[in-house]
Amino acid sequence: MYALVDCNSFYCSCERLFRPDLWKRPVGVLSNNDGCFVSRTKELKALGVKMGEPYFKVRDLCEKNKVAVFSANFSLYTNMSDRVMSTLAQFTPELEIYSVDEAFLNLSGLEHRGPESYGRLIKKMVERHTGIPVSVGIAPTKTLAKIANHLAKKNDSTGGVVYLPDERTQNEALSKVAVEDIWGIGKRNSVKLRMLNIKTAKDFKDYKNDKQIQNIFTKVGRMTQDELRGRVCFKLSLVPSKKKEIISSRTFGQAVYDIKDLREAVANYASLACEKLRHQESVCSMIEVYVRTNPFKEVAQYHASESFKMGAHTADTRKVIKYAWEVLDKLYQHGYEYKKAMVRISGITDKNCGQLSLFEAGDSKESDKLMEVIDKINDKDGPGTLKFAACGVNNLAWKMQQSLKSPRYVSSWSEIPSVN
DNA sequence: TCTGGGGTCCTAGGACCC
DNA sequence: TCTGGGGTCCTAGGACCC
Repeated sequence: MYALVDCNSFYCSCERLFRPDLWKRPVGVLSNNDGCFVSRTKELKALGVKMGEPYFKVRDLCEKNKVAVFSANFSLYTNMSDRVMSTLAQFTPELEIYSVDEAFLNLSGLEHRGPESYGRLIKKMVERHTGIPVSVGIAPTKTLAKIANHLAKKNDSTGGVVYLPDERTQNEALSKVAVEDIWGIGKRNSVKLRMLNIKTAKDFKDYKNDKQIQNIFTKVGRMTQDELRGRVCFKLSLVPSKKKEIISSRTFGQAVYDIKDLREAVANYASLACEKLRHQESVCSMIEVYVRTNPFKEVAQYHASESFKMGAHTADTRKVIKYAWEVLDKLYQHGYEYKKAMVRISGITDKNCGQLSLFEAGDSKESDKLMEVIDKINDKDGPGTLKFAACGVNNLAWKMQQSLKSPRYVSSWSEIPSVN
């Protein structure tokens, strides 16, 4: 048996933790630049605010209904996520942290505890230890556990826990779930499924022509179908695998025109990506840069990307910035309103396993040492304490807007709440 | 005025090898 | 009239996830 534990409206729940006055009020959290809603409480959903809805479109509605709206505060969310996950780890030897707010638990060997009551215990303990409300779905495959979790979230009468032990309960559940709500079936594929007259998860499970499913939906679609039938295709992945590519991108707070500003932004994103790269003890050999104007605005549009393959692997921020700038220089066209830039590094392998080059030197010992010192200082004294001059200083034109950000209650000494 | 960020996997097709 | 067989690697594009 697998349990899927999923935090309810995770970012919003984090915001509510230190604000008891918000416990009954609708709460929403916005994407970067206070752009779109990325997390909503049930009260906000009930007001008709959709996932991904641009804030400016529903601002009046929010004000009228006293919605508490926040800028994203990721240091708070990742910190709370760690606490939730370490609580969950106490309930199973096999835990897969699937995302910031979700984890799969292997309950094999714990049958004597009674899966459903064990699920209720997990829910209670997470809520007691962290204050974050969760839903629990339990079933023999991950896909079925997802279904169970979906139903637990949707129906208050379940008390937030749904257990699907056998074919009878599974069939009953599957017939209540629309195809688009199956894990792994997205927008495109659900349209195709509906054309085959497959409307519910139960219809999909029962659809007999496996070959056809394989042809239309590839191997993954077939595996999903098998999982609905109770055959395990997706196992837990217990060790978090290293990233094969690392992307760093932001929409700018204001449009920028000058290549100097773009260079600063790109240098910052390259630095961020390299920090993540070194954190997982890897090196990269490919750098891609992408820039674009604002597609929502009626101005001259432009977007372009290009990549550069290095002769030798590196984890040295200086090199990556240098090459990223060379690529940027090629892409840059004067006269456009740029609104976003991206840096992607790939060709990632383990440090010390990078292919050497006859013609280009790899990272020197001095380079490794320098990066190590920079990372250590930033780790200790906060991100950006030490940075490259290429990244610019203060009042950056492209800096993002985050006017509604809550304090870093649990990750900054100066922002810890005080109790009177 | 104002619209996010970061990933993975699969497949087909092209280019190449003997 | 008639033109082999077997493979690998890479990339772009599409689909999905949170």
